[in-house]
Amino acid sequence: MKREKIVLSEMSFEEFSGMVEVSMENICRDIFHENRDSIKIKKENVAVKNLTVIFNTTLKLSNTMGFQAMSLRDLTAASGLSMGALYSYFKSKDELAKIIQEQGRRITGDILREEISKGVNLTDRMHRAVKAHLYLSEVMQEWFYFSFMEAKNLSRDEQKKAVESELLTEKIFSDIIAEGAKSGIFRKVNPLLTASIIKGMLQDWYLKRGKYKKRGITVEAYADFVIEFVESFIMMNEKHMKGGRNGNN
Amino acid sequence: MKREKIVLSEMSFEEFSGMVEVSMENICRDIFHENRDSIKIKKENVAVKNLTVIFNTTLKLSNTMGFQAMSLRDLTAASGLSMGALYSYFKSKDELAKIIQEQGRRITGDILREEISKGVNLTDRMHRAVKAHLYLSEVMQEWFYFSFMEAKNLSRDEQKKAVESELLTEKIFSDIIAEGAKSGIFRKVNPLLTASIIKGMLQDWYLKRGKYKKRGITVEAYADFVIEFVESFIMMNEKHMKGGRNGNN
DNA sequence: GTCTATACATAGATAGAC
DNA sequence: GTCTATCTATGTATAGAC
Repeated sequence: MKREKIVLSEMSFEEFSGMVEVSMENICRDIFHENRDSIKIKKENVAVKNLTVIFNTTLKLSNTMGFQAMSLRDLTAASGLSMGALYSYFKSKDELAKIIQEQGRRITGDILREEISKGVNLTDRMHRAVKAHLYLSEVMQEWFYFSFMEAKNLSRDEQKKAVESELLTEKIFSDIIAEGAKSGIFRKVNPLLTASIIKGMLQDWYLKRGKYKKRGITVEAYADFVIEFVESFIMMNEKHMKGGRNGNN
Repeated sequence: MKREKIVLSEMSFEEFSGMVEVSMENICRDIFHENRDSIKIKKENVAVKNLTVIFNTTLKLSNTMGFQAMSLRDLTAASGLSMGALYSYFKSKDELAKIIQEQGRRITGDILREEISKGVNLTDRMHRAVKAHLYLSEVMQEWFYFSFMEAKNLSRDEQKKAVESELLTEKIFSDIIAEGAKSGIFRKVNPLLTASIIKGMLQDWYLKRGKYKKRGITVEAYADFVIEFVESFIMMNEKHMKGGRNGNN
């Protein structure tokens, strides 16, 4: 019981949100430095400011009408930047999509890995993985939605990277499940299939966020529900006994 | 035990597949009759034949490159029909997407309702709902994938219909769950949230079919896994006792 | 660094021959 | 009923003034 409380408090959405909010500023700074060859602008401050506008506007438009359907004229109108200005920040429309995808992938991987490594045991790591993924996809919902919906516009090479990134996230879960089964904490279920299903649950949150928001479901509530659902499947015995999902490990 | 056997045999994928395969021919016949005003062709046979080609080609191209990215010239090349011929079958590219969406929705709704109505009790209805949805999305994977990925290209009116259709499917599950909870067969869980999660699981099958196929997971195996997963959450007591998931009701 | 104007390609859609 | 040829709009991308 005590342990679970700790987990919950350490992974509150509010804290998490602040953490990523700060780095959101830095995301564009990173992009600026990593893409100096395609970015014609030299002054960091102005570049970072405009990159922020460009990415946010692109994500917003893409989320409603789709990236393909969004013309660069739409982007000029919505961002306030001119055609010429836009092309000082990327070489082509495809490259714009690519940069967004890459950055989203990296942030996801970094934060997930960091959060999970804090886990003190398998149950804790499972909770952290679920919450970190959900909270992250809540803060960066547009990036996640974009990543999934616009993957088909990428080059074969980039598509491959996207798939690999997906499988890596899945592996985080299947490893926890397999290890838990081996050490007798979890039931012996199919680790990969279970991990796939969990990933599907996590994905549903950012693909259907509108639906959940309309129903007043918070990320925390959704996270708790997913954890309860998953644990009812993988836990050995004392589930549904009142007083908590699980304590031992 | 006996009851479950019956359920499984009545809902085998093979039988299901044949059922829909037949109606696939009829889908285009229905479309022909319902869209006589936008279709310039008069002969039913030739119209049905070409509509089949057009829809199949559109779905195939859209599934790989996206509907927006697919130009009508791509469609002429892949379908063998000329530009002029194509426009004898629909008034605009948008209308083509609309027709596909509408038809997919109707088939889904019809078949789901029919299959579930055969259920002899709540557990059976739940199994049927899961299997019917999965099997249908297996046979018509391209339609399902298209429906989800290209929904944003629709008019506001059509988007609303798509959402309503989604919610109706969800309601099928939440009703079963709520009724089961009321009559004491299922645990008292949040019916709508549980139904959402189940829908997410079903959706994962057609959104990631390539992944599952590569791993050698059949629809039947996936269906059984989903059912097991869900039942471990909603069932009262005797789960995980060897000899079957559940028998009573 | 940012803008306007413009080039050039490709999109959807139609007309009219066959 | 189907094709080819063509119209017009819109798309991405660039050049050059400021």
